[in-house]
Amino acid sequence: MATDDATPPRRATRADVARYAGVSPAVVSYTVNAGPRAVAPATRARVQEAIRALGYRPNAAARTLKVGLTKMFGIIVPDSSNPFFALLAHAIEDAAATKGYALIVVNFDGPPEAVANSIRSLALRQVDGMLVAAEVSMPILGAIAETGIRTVLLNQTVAVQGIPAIGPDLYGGAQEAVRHLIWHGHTRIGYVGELGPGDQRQRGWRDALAAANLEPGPVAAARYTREGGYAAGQRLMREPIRPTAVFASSDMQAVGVLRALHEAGVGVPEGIAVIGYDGSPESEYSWPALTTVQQPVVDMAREAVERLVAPVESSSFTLHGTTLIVRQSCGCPMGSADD
Amino acid sequence: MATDDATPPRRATRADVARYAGVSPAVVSYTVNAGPRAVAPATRARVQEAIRALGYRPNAAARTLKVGLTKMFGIIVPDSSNPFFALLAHAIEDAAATKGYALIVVNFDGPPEAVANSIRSLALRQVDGMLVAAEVSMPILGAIAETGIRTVLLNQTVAVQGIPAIGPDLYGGAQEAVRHLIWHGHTRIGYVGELGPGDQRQRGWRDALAAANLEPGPVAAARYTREGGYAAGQRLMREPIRPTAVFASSDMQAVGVLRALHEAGVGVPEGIAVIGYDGSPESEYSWPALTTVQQPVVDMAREAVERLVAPVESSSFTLHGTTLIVRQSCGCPMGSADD
DNA sequence: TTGAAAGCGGTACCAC
DNA sequence: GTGGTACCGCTTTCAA
Repeated sequence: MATDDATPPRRATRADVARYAGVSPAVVSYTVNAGPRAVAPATRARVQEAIRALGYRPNAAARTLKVGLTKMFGIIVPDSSNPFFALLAHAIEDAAATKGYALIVVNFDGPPEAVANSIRSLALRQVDGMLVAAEVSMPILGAIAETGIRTVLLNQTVAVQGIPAIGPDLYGGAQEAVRHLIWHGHTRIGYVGELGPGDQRQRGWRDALAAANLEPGPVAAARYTREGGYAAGQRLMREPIRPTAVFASSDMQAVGVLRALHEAGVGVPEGIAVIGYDGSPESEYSWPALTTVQQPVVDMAREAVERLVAPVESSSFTLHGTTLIVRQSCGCPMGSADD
Repeated sequence: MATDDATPPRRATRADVARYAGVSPAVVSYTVNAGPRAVAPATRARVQEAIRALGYRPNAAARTLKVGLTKMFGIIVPDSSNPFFALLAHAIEDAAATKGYALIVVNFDGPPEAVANSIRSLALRQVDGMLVAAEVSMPILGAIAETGIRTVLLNQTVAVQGIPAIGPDLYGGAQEAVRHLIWHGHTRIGYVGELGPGDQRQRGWRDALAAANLEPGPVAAARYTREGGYAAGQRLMREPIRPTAVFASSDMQAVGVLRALHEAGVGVPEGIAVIGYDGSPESEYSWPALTTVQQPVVDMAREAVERLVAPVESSSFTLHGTTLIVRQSCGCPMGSADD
């Protein structure tokens, strides 16, 4: 009489499918995975019908337990809402999805030990590979090694002992940007960036200037934020002799500089020309539109994922070329310009 | 003699730990999980020592297979590099991490069946919960129901049959923005948005106008992109009678409108005032700084995650209040203003 | 071409 | 407080 003693809505398992189709569990597996044994067409059809009828979905955990693979990658970034990392993470998600991998995204707040924790958290989840976009340090390298999980370092500027790494050609891109400014006739070109000895954009800026026999312009330190660029821009405005052009190490910083210039009533590019770095979408819609060095985000993402899925053990470091996108903030009228 | 017949570097399992500590596997489990049975302090210490010595990390797949939980959530967004969704995803990642959950991020390209596929892909991964930020449709609802996975709909504007949903108060926020424009003395206020019958911002715009006995200004349809806003802005400039203010349904659109106005030589806010929607970081650094309706992203993220972890079955729809952030593009001098 | 069965590594019940 | 052990669902070898 009772109508509620119906079959418990337990998810169908391989065994249920086998029973329904009148075959053994093994055959269900052969059918689902198209191997490693062949299955007679008729049998296959019966199994597939059973799968449909029962709404069977294989249990990933069981599979993982058996084969040791999760088909998941993890990516660790400082801030996934930062336009650049958002772009990078998106590109990687796309590339990973193409290869059948899902992507776990982990943000870390700041200190290296936070990164190490994120790494351990991914390891616990048994991702098949990790992408780490963070400044590497010993504790981080140690944490990575400890996991034994294949890892590719993103956004690096130099090779890292033992772990494959990928990065944009910061040095070359910076040089190209500065050369473009020089081509525009600027001789006093400032720099806004994080500074420090490892700052490749600063190196590129300085070397491009030196190659043209120009003195380095004023330098303003700034974190990689709009606020940082803004403050740096204000400081530049207080220079005894203002620069006539500024190269910023990120688009966010450049956008901040732009705001400082606007507030100071300085026209861009007539008063001061500006070039940014990254090629983030928002750079196209700043006012004026920002000339910038575009990072090959999609290429880097593709290679990173490729390195994770490929069993090749050729580690080392790959540099990815950048592209100068000429817009208005450098002084070019509406596109085209030579170098 | 051979030194390479060392222990294969197989990862230590619970059994290894048990052997090393001289206890049974069960006790290892009790120790690691702090239950369900008590363990003598001395024993616990021995086990912990063994864990450290062996570098034991529990196998998540095995645990999942047994308990049926992955401690992972999945989020589906149209584009994780769109500033708004990037912010949302980040906030959700934070909230999830706080509760011990990892977050799989999935982007979908466009059509509803792409969303359905993403949903199935998450289901295959056996996430414990799903967050879906997409316009819901029957196929999507069906796919969600099919999975049997707890789901919270994000970014919704209305309740959805059977599935808990969360959304910002688009209608109220739009009204507040438009009222602010009216307060500034504008009587001809245009609208840039996706339009369509379900467009709550458009409704808010129209109703706020009506409440003040004002005619609706010109309307320009635009996708939620900077490009869309730009094109819409250009169209608005060609209106026989131009609006003196524009309310855009997203910051990206507003930024596009700003560019169109700049190119047309129209000053903002003197010529035309602009208010956006979202409260994205870049809105603060547009020129002029964009007055915008801020979405309570962090609150929404927190509630969404809360609903996923909480076993309560009180579905329905929650509206989250928005905040008007007054900057310069509306005509306010430097902050403060009444309504 | 198909089936039986041995694990993969934990969990947690049941007995002691 | 501790130990033995039956699962969880799948893959894959081996035998038929």
